[in-house]
Amino acid sequence: MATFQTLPGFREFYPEDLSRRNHIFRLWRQTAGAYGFAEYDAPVLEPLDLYKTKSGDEIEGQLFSFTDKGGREVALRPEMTPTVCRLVGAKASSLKRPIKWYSIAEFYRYERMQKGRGRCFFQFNADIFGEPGPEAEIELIALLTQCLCSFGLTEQDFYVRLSDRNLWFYYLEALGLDEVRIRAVLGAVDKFEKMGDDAFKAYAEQFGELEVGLKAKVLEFLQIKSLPALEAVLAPIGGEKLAARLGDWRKLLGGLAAMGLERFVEVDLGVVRGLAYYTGFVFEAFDRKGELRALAGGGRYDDLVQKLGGPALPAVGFAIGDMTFALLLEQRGLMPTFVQAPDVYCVIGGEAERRAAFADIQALRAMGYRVDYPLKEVAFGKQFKTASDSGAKLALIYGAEELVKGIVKIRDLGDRTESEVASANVAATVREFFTS
RNA sequence: GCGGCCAUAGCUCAGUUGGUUAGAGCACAAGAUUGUGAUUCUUGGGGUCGCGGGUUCGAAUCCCGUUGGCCGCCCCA
Repeated sequence: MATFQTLPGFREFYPEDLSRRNHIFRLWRQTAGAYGFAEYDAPVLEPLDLYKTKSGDEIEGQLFSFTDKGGREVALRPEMTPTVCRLVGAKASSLKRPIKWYSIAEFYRYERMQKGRGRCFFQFNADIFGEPGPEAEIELIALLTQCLCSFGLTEQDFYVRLSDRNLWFYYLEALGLDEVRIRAVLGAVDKFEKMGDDAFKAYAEQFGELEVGLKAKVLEFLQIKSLPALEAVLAPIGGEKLAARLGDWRKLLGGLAAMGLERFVEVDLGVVRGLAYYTGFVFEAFDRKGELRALAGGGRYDDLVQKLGGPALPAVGFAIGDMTFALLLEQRGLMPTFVQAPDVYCVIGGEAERRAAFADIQALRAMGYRVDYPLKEVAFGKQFKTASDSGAKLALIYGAEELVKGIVKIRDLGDRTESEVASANVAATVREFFTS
């Protein structure tokens, strides 16, 4: 058997697999275009430092990284955000605002494989730069929703959980915590859904047990599932920052409601996302049944462009991974099966007939029709079966009898009717068939 | 990085307490049928039973290692 195996976690796309992938990409592109986003691409291989700068050293363990022949430390990209920040940062002053960009690209992470996760995967990334207000979040959450709905998914299938790191920050600040402690509490909040009370262990180890009254307030905040509940909890605290932030929330949820998207969006302050670089609203899309990993995730990262050497530029973005998404489509029966069916299949008698057929085949293909024929001599019966199996609508029959009479027989493979047409008129007749 | 389960044809799998030349269905290909389709029949190609070692007269089967896969944990930029 095969001496060489595919590297673990990598995928091969046989024609059927690729047609499914292309289907997904096609609708994503179409949707992003409808929302006014421009497509870009960038290198697969980047300087290792690009990822270190952003996220610290632990990340290195999950990077495909190595030293190139010029002695440079490089890594296959594990995500698009640092790259797009560099691209935008480099030309920020000359780009028209708002900057609305998207890409569909492959990423690599050295991880243990599991359902919905491999060592290479594709992501749809969309970002808006230069817009500090929640208008950008409205646009992106709408795009995210439509990127899933374009495939026939509905609010029965998925939802978007919306949270806010800023709000958490302001809230915990008002409770008297300093920044280091706030970050530790957010770490616990992030893990709370999975681990329950154990999530606070890491905090306790670092700073001692969280004071009981404080913890109760954190847990209360974490359970909040609606804007009115949020307003009720924050009202007694007051303060300008919180008031302004609640204004952003109203604008965001009001905008989404006006777009008819409120049925997809759930307030859920239990989501904070592990990534250190998020600075404001964060959101994640999940399947409703809760069987799969996150479908998409994103949020605001207003500091990152500057951290990576660009100008100060507010930014929001999200990414949809292809693996979990494809699983969901298959589960819901929304993944079409694609057949590479020709329009026309030619049934050919012998060598002389083959030469006659070639002229028409060339002409039809030049006109854009998908035309196929047997490369070898095959019995007529077989050829008709092949024509039928191929999914072609028409069969053109080039036999000895036809050749003598100067005609070609056209068989409608759907209703099995046949007609004769003069050799010179084949292309025109085929076009007529397909345009009528 | 940690743990559980698994590995036989392109796919889905069978293979008895260890016993002769490892099987079936599907798929693919050829023929029956050198001019008309989803049926049928016949035939064929394709396996060092994931790989390596051990036990044994004898291993797909038992043992050890290894690689790979699925699932969970960690992580998820």
